[in-house]
Amino acid sequence: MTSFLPDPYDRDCPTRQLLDRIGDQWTVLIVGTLGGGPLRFTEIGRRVQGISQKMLTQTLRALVRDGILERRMYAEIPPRVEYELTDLGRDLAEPLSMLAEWAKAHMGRVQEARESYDRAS
Amino acid sequence: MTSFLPDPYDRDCPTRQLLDRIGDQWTVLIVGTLGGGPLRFTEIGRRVQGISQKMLTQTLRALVRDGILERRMYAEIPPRVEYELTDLGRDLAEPLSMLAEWAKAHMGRVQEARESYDRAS
DNA sequence: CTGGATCCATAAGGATACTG
DNA sequence: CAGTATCCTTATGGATCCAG
Repeated sequence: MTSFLPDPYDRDCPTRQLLDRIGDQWTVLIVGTLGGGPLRFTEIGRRVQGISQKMLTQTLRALVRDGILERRMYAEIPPRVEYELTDLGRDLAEPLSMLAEWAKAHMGRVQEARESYDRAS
Repeated sequence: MTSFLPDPYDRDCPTRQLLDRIGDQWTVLIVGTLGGGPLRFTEIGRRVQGISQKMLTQTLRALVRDGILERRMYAEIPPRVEYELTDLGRDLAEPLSMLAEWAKAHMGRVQEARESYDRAS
């Protein structure tokens, strides 16, 4: 395993740009939630437990802007808006799911490490 | 592609825990930098461009606590401290490198999407 | 239902100075 | 060299109210 940062000295390298984007706590959860198919605004909010309406709106807009999500609005009363992963978004969901796999497999060990560390302190 | 969140309703699911941990902007960069082998404190700071000394210290300590990094101190003058990925850390580096690959391959399209979005606004 | 706009508390994080 | 401690500014993000 070698360093996977193309150029750690460069603040503008793609890896870093992506991290700036997904490092906001909610992006990954939303993309993950939409991996199962399109969902409405309220439904996403309900699934991503703990997100405020403000952050939901903000993050969704940012993701649409980035071409990760597509926003479809239906002129109904009451209004219905659905968000869905674009091809680009579905592609991103792939490496993210790898992360989730790692989490499921190894977060137990992390927890143990923490407790052990804290006992030693 | 289905949703990769084991239980989005659960704030304590492993995926979420991991995201809380790596969502801090520096963790991923540090783990990535150490993918090439052990490095000294100052050297990590130099490679992870833009990180402050405070965040470097803080993040390194958290990663050691989580069992991702090992800290080795040599009783020399001047002191020398090296950080190295543990097996667990090297394992984490794998899915992270997938993310980096995605970034290199697709961030260009994201950039285009942003410009297109901004023009339309 | 799907947001927009504001206000406000808290926390993240940079700059700086200091220490073994 | 490898941190620690402090101050202080900024950004994050929740709560609340309003609107189409």
